[in-house]
Amino acid sequence: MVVVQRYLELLSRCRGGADARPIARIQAALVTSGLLRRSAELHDALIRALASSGTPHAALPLYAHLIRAGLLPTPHTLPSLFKSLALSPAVPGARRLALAVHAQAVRLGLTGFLLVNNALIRVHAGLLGRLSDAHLLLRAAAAVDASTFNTLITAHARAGRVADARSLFDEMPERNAVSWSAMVNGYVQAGDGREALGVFSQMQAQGVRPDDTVLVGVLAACAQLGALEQGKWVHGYLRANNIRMTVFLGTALVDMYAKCGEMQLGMEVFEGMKDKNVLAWTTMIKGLAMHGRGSDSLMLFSQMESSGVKPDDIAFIGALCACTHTGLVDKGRQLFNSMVNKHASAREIRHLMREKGVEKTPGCSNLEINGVIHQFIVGDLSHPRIKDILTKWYEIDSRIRLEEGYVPDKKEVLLDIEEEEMEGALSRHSEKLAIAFALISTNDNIPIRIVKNLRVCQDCHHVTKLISKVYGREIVVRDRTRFHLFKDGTCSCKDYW
DNA sequence: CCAGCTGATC
Repeated sequence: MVVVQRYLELLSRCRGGADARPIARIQAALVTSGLLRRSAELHDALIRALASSGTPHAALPLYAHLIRAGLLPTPHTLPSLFKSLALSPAVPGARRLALAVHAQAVRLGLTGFLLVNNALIRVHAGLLGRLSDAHLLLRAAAAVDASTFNTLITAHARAGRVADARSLFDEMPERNAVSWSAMVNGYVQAGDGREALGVFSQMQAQGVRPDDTVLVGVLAACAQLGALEQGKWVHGYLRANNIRMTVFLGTALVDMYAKCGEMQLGMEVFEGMKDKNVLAWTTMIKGLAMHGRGSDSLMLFSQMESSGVKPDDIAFIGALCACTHTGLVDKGRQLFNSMVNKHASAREIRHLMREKGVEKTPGCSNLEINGVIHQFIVGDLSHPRIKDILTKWYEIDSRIRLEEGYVPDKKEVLLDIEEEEMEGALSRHSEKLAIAFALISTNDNIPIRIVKNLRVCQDCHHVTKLISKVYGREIVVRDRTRFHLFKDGTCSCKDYW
């Protein structure tokens, strides 16, 4: 019996998940021999093994069997069972079962165990989505371990309550590597890359060694902000410390390079990746599309298919983006027809909802100078050098009017702004402030790189073309969907974006 | 003999 238990434990610790078939065979043998009915420990080991084998729902009837056989669950059974429940939320009644198990644990007096108590907090925060109940349990608990705090941090961040996640993070007595990456990734998910990098530097100041997961978050933050220098630092760190290039890390690096305008470097990382899953391919496909390299992007799409990786909905969207940016109408239609379903997936709907929710998000442009991110928000005059920036803007404005005959285009300014304020509002669009600042604070011969959260407006696009000509500077702008390379008065998007 | 759970990229 002990041998069987140990074998099951071994299986449950397999990298990348155990094979479900031998576990099912062992379970059948234990049932027929009558051994299972007598041992809570064997139930334990089976539940644990199943949870890690990709068939967590098979663990649920085992728990019912345990109770029916009149055996008592051990304190180790419940955390595994809750994990199984969390992994199979689609199983009908999963939430009801979790509540029933909670009641049972109270009845059996198991809540006195630290393991069980913490598992209950996690199940309320995670599977049940009852953050307030989780808080009540947290306040009543004698001791709360780091893992439980970590789950709470993640649950709050996922619910869009990153400030609450931060209070929990600040409150917890001891933080481990998971805590730091949960917080960094929480800020990334909230779209606050700057705060994510702030938490990361705090982590380093405290002498905590960054692991691969937190670095994935840091790279995502760099990608959001267009922070190329800091992203490159992470790449160097990975190499210097011989950190294994996982698919996660590789993909995050490719995405960072693509979004920071260094497609070539992204390509090199991508080509060096041993395992490429659908996400890795899609990141590269979208990256090329973003840079207006439609045919390269489509070529990669076919390469992915012939390498045996099946495209998912997002991969299709990436390829379609490539078509729209390159005017490949026929190819786009062909792709569209090859899709069996697009019905919007839950993911897309969530994405759409998020977009709707942020409809009124103010325009914001980021600019990295010597590793420091400068942020400009439309109409915001809080930058320490705002006087110099506005002075520079007036100079730019008069030069492009005089030398290029520029007349402001008021079409895309909100209608409720008074007529005489319109030109002022236009001149304060965030990328104009960013460009003016870049012109006064950087060297003449390096390109200006700006990352914007929204689409570039018609007027700003026009103005940027004129600035690139009058000032003889290359300006690279990443907007919501793609890159624009402004040079000698023209843009790489050929006014199609 | 030992045992549980927590973080990630398009």
